Amino acid sequence: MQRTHFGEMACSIARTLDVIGEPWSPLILRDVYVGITRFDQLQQELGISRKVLAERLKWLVGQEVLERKQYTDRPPRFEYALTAKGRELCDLLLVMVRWGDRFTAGEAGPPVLYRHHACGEISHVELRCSVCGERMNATDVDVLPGPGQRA
Amino acid sequence: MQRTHFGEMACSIARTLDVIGEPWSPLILRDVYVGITRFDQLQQELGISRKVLAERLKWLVGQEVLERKQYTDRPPRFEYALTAKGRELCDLLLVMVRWGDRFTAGEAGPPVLYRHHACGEISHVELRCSVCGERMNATDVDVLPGPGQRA
DNA sequence: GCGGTTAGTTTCTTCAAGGAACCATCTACG
DNA sequence: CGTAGATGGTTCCTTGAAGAAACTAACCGC
Repeated sequence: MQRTHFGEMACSIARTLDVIGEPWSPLILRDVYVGITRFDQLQQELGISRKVLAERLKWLVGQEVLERKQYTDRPPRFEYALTAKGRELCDLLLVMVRWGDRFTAGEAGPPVLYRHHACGEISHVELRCSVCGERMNATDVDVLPGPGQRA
Repeated sequence: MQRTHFGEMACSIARTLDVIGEPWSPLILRDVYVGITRFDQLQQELGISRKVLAERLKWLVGQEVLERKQYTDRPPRFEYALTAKGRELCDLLLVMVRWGDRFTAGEAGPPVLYRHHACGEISHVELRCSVCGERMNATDVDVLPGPGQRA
């Protein structure tokens, strides 16, 4: 059977998952984000099937999360880059890092560190309220119907 | 072929995806988070195959993201609840909401609104640095090797 | 003309997703 | 005691996707 699509659900989580919810996609964004932008590089680094990689890249370009750029004319060669839309999706990766460091790193500690440009420190993201600036985690919110409820 | 597992990669993003990266799993967490905790409720609300739902629930319980709780003795009946580990994973959903509201809501607007307990306002999450408290998005960080690099 | 580089495409096999039916356990009721 | 209902899965079958490996195409250098 064909896999269920989430794009028609009246839920931003489902719609986001419709774009990025296939397991390889976040890892592709991660690699492009750190500068691994060419097909064979991605294939090697991820250990992914060439067929699946090609399919995922095509999907992500179609969703305007990545763009396919020609970097030489002769011969014509292509690499992939994040769009603005795609860069914002990478915020998701930072939250995954926080959770992953806390729950999956074990005694070895985190495999990758992140240094914040502004303060120069090794840091993590915290979720804060866009209105008052206080901590805002999943346990700190009430859920209400919005204007886009009926889709 | 069997799907590739990400749990052995020296990357917190990959390891997190190993736990929660299957497309239905975040939606299951979402539903349990808002109080849809029983099997048939979940199956109805999600429109998921009973077989796949049973498999996912078993996986998420095994990963200690959900727990299976008996709510009546006779007959013995079970519901699912978030663990502390699972609640923290729901932060991921808030970031998906933010991205989804911005890029997938269209003219109808966001389907669901979130009110922050602390300030009582309809709000979104912002990613901020755990050290200095300033904005910390994916474009604001440098990536460095950590102690858990070699896994 | 051949080998190398790069970016896919095609073929084949195996396994997972999904739908539908079925099963198990317990209770209430006539 | 038999039947129906509620709840939480399990089993069976079909179809499509994931993955491995080989192949293709376009261009360049020698």
